[in-house]
Amino acid sequence: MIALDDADRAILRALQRDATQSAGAIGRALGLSQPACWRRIKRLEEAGAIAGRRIVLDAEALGFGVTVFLGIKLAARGRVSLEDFERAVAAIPEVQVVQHVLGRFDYRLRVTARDIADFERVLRRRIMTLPGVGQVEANVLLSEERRPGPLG
Amino acid sequence: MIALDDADRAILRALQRDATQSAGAIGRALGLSQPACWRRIKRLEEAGAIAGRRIVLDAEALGFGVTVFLGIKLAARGRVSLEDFERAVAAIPEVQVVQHVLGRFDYRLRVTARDIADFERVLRRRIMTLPGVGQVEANVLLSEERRPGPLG
DNA sequence: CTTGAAAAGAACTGCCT
DNA sequence: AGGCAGTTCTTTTCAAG
Repeated sequence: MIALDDADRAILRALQRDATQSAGAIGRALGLSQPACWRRIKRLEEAGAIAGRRIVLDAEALGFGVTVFLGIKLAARGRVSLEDFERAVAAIPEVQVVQHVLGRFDYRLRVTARDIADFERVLRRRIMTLPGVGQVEANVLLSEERRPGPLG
Repeated sequence: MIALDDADRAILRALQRDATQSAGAIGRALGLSQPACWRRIKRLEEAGAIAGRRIVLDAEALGFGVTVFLGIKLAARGRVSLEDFERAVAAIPEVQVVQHVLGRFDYRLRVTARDIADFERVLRRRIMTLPGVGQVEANVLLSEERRPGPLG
């Protein structure tokens, strides 16, 4: 487990908000020099605290206005393996995230579609036909807010 | 709504996987020159297809080994406003994501904690005391896989 | 840790097909 | 639209205090 001091936490928080910021700009905001801040970022990357850098897409702007979270309980009968389910789910392009979870559901999926009609198509033809699928529950996303988190 | 061709989609896919790649490197993989690829990325940013760039933290490496998804149904009685709930939730550092949803729940929260004991503390002292909170359901994350999505 | 500077690479610009 | 050549800017690395 990686130990962080206040400056490390501030750096991670800043980069989580906007990863285009330069080491110099972040350092300036913290009272650190550019090389000092840069070395900290490098260290955090090498230690594995920073897993990677990604762009965030605006699904709405790209014509995918509907995001739905599905909770899926596998049917007890049939002994369909989790691997079969995961393989089949991975072949559905509309599935953005697959979460294996413990609780009332076995899997949670984040699904995006162009509109409700499109989502119905995905649900009926792709989701309901997954191997071993039992109960399915849906929650439609209205709005979403990301927060820095405890680390972080 | 932004129209994308195959090259745009390939660029977004590449940057979603790893946003450290340079325009030159991505272009080379697609048979585009550095400026051509750079202009496409710029256009996608200005059109709003790319909402931003963020680092991805490794919660496990940072000592937050437990991630739990909470579904929360507000109590019908009391007429507590969504704003009150959202304000109170925003003050809990362990909450990473707040999703306002439609369906069996009103809100979905992504919560991270150091361990199960730590999560219990958050649940009892922070979550269950939120204004207007009714039914709460939890799913513990075992593993998670992100996929490119339909766009994307 | 700092400042300063140099080298490498990426971002950006103009012009041309 | 895309490519080429050039300029400008960061990022990255190093030297020295």
